[in-house]
Amino acid sequence: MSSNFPPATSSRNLEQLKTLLNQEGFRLTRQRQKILEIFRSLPEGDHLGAEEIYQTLTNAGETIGISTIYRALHLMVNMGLLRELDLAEGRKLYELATPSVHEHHHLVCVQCGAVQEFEETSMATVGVQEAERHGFALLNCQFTVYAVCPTCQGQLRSP
Amino acid sequence: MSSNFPPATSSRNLEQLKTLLNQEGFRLTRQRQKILEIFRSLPEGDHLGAEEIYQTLTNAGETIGISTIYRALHLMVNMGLLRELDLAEGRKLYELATPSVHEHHHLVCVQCGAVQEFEETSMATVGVQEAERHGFALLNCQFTVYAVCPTCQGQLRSP
DNA sequence: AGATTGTTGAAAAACGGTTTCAATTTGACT
DNA sequence: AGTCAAATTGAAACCGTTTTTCAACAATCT
Repeated sequence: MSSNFPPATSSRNLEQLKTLLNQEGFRLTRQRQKILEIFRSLPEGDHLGAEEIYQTLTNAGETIGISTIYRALHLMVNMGLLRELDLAEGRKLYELATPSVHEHHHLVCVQCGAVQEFEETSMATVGVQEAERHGFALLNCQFTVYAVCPTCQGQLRSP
Repeated sequence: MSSNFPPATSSRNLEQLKTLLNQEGFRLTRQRQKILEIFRSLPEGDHLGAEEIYQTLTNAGETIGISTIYRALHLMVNMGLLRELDLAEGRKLYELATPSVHEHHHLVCVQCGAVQEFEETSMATVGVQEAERHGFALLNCQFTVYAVCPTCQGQLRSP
């Protein structure tokens, strides 16, 4: 049965994904599909951790193991579909790697973990330059500003 | 016996450290002293993780627990003596916080973890700006470029 | 359909970091 | 120097995140 109204992840996108995976000897599975769907439905620049993806899928009635999620995330980072963010707080976050250069960066509250995105185009240039200068193959630049957010500024720090 | 050639951590430095700690109700202990000594003897811009500090001290015949090291690192970061770096790879690194603004950033190989430092003065300005714009109190900026180093570029990536 | 190879989920393990707690050390004050 | 309260320590237990192991399962190839 075929529909004229493609779902959020259109069958076109799906075929592309499948081809992409198969080219490298990987397979398109329901789990990988669902995980990527979540990222595609996210507001621009938003990011998730493994546990949040697990919760989202489980709540939606999917059965998936947490290890599958970790494996899929690594795979997609290696394939360039996702970008891994390291904003301290002891866990990794992931966001959709838009085709364009990475121009948005992060302002992180070290107390509560709140994250503010901001655009800044001047970083990419510096990243490209430095990578080249040392013979490195550039993957990704991240500019992270650690600070204390307005809400947390009132509170004391503990020793 | 007094010498005209003060050791790496001079007694002057030591007194300063003691005063600094005591001001905030903390105490100068042998362990904290030794940890800071390691950082002071490190080449400019070099960084270490907790486990490496533990190894260094243990090999030097000191007895110190790993938890003491973590506690001391946090304390020194809070006091502004050290800077905490988050260069992916799932653990935190620390470097001496030089009195000047933080103008050196990192190029990291995502395969082998090799780190290259580089100077770049334009970042700080952006960090200050963005923190201000969102009402955050700036602590620290980190620009990190993720890439593959020349050595690792030959090798395959695993799925 | 059958063979081959990639993928999965559950459970166990590894890992970095934190907390607990009794024993010890430090700094302040006689 | 001696006493005392408070800070600090190390060992062990613990925690949350991520990785590994392994037997069962599913996608692709012939």
